[in-house]
Amino acid sequence: MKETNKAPAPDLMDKIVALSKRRGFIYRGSEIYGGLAGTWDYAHYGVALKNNVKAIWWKRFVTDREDIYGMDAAILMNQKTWQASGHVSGFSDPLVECKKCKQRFRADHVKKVPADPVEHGLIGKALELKGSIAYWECEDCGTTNVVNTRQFNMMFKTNVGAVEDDDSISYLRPETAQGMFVNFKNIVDSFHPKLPFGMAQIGKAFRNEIAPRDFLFRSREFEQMEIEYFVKPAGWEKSFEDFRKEMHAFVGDVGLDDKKVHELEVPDGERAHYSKRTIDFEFDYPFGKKELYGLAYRTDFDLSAHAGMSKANLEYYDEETKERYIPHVIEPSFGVDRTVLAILSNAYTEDEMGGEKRTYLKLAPSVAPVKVAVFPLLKNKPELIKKAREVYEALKKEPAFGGAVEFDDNGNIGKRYRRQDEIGTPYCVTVDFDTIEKGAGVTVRDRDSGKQERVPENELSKYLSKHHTI
RNA sequence: GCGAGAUUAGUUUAACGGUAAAAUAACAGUUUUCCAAACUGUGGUCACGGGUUCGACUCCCGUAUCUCGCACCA
Repeated sequence: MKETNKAPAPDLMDKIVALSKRRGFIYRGSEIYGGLAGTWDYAHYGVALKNNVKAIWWKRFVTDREDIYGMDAAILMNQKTWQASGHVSGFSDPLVECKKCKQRFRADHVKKVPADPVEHGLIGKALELKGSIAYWECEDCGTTNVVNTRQFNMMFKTNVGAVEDDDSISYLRPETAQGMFVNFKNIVDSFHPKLPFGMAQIGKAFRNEIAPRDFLFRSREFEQMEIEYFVKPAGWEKSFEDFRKEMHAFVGDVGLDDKKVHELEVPDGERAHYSKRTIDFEFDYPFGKKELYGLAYRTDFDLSAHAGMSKANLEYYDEETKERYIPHVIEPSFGVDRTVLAILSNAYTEDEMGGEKRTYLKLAPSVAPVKVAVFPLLKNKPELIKKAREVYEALKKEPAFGGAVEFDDNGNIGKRYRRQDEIGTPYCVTVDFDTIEKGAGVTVRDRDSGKQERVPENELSKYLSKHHTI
């Protein structure tokens, strides 16, 4: 996951953050206290957008299929979970810092050297450290330092129950995956699925990032959508390829431009040690090409680790071959917040309309927080308002729009169009004098082109639904 | 966590050791027969704590937070 592109438009991110706040999508966490780095609060429209993303995902990967079971596991898990997964040991890298040039290195990577404490002026420090006297040489400036590691643990630690001791330690989960692995046996016992089958979960995860950056991209609290798909050890490649295609299909579902999504085959040596193959799906964010989704073949690493730690029997009995074995797993992993960020940056558009600069979100109707807005042409004509409210209330009840319909009579018509443009509403419906005097129907205005079409009232719902996939 | 910078209205930005301001956005009203019009009115601001001073938004110190860079990202 290296940054390969420099930001093409350095201020685009700022504009997206500003719009998100101005229009009620996303605020900084704990803002009245000056904020809390790495946290973001979703407001009305942001929640709607995010919920749409999650609903579309759940539909494609759970309800539209027969072979994937839904899960919503607890965020707090028995600490042994994280010992088995390797997070307790692997998630914290001991670091050392050069006292002179302040460069930092992983403690297990630095070159250990013999040194005379007096000669290097380290005697006081060495005495403080008593038994653990070791030295290393900075590869940048050559300074000899005492090995003095600092622990960086990425997991948020907490205590479960009233007593704070080692046995009560737990962590806010740093990934959702383990909640599924530990329930593998339960799902097998409840549903008796045949391989291949999977489990899917949407939920929050927490990582104590040293430096959260880039709006929603790297935050300390975030949401994941993950699938663990269990397969026979032989022939995992087919499922891997199937999910690779499904992931691109999902990208289309939420209206992202697939041309901005690039597959990166993660080479040997850069993959996690348990993975035999990993593809990163990278997206062209305003700040560069960075990871959006991941697809990994994790072998039987996780289930085997849990079987070893828990002594549970996590083998699958294959009735065809009469064999018992631990299934292997394909893991498609999606970041919810990263999807929202990708959608916002993909959708943010500026153009000119009516000689004025216009900002709008070119959201796919499937993810738009408001599907349609209804206006009276003028707000000081009660008959227009009455009719517009009728049209609005009818649409509000239409299942096709899920209630994502707004009424607005504030300011003038142009102002209302611009407001809806900024939140990405695909269609605005206006009631004018011809509607009530001639029964000529309403006008439907398209967000992207600004073009209007007159549609009879009784065909309005059908006309709008035709353009929506929800 | 280190280094640098920043913090004045929802937003963008002024000014000043002595009553804090503009634009824009918001809200209400008038008006308006389709793209941020106009008019009238309204509300809203010096991050926090200490010090110097007759008096601090302004100067000094500290704290917090944010931003950028470094490092980190199983």
